[in-house]
Amino acid sequence: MPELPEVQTIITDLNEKIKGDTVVSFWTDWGKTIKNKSAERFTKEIGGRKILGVRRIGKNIFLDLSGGKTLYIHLKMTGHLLVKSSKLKVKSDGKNYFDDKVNQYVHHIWKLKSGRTLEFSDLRKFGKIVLEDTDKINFLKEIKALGVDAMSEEFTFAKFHEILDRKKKSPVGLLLMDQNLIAGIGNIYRSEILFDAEILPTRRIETIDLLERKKLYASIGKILKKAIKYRGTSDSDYRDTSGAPGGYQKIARVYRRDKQVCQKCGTIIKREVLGQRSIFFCEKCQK
DNA sequence: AGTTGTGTTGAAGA
DNA sequence: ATCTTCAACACAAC
Repeated sequence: MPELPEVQTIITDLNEKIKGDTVVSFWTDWGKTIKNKSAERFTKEIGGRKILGVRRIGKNIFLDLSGGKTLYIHLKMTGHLLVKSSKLKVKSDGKNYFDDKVNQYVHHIWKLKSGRTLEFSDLRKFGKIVLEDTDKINFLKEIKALGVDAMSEEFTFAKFHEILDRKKKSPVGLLLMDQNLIAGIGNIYRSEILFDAEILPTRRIETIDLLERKKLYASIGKILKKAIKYRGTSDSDYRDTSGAPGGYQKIARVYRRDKQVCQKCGTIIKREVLGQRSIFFCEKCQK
């Protein structure tokens, strides 16, 4: 499940591996993923374009291309991007992660001038590919609707305070995942952030005082930064551009740790449903 | 073997 | 308007 830290890991890797490269051709066996034009037209329009740089807003990936176009990709639940080179198939630790089962669901391939390929593996085919004018990207309705990116400079405490005040009745565990308020946090990190902030997911915003708000704000930055350092969470499908798993699942405190003991207090970690999704918490550590 | 859970997001329903 | 539910889809686990 790629959230902000996973997407940031991908962005960093792509800028290292394919920035400056040029798209030679494109192949797909699932054209439905390409949203604003036919696969044929997409293929025709992307050929010959140079990759100028890769950036993101929340979980949305943008590859800015020459000629004023941007390739916009959303990985949704099971998508991840692989960069393969014609020669070297093995990572520094000697493993060829590309052969892992989770990397076998490649439905879209961009062939690059260098001989590398950018491949989109997407088991459940929920992913989204859009080729649009660079200056129109910010006006796409789904991009325009996005809230402030959780790792951007504009996400100040004052801004967070204002966002909280807009949703006084909402459980805090729901607000954190709302991309149109704060972009980047999903199901994994909402649980981890709330554990770090010692706040129960079901707490209504209006009951959270200033001190707790400050703690929660700090936890968002702290947990996301830590998750980026660990190259994201690979509990199931997510892999980096080498096909290798991230490491955050090894240090997660509550996510998918229900029925296990809390590392802080020894209480059994609970799992409930909030917003149709699992939420994990320690009812003793979190108030 | 059929059912259920998985989780992101847009769209449809209330 | 705003909240809730569902569909997109494949697969593992029960």
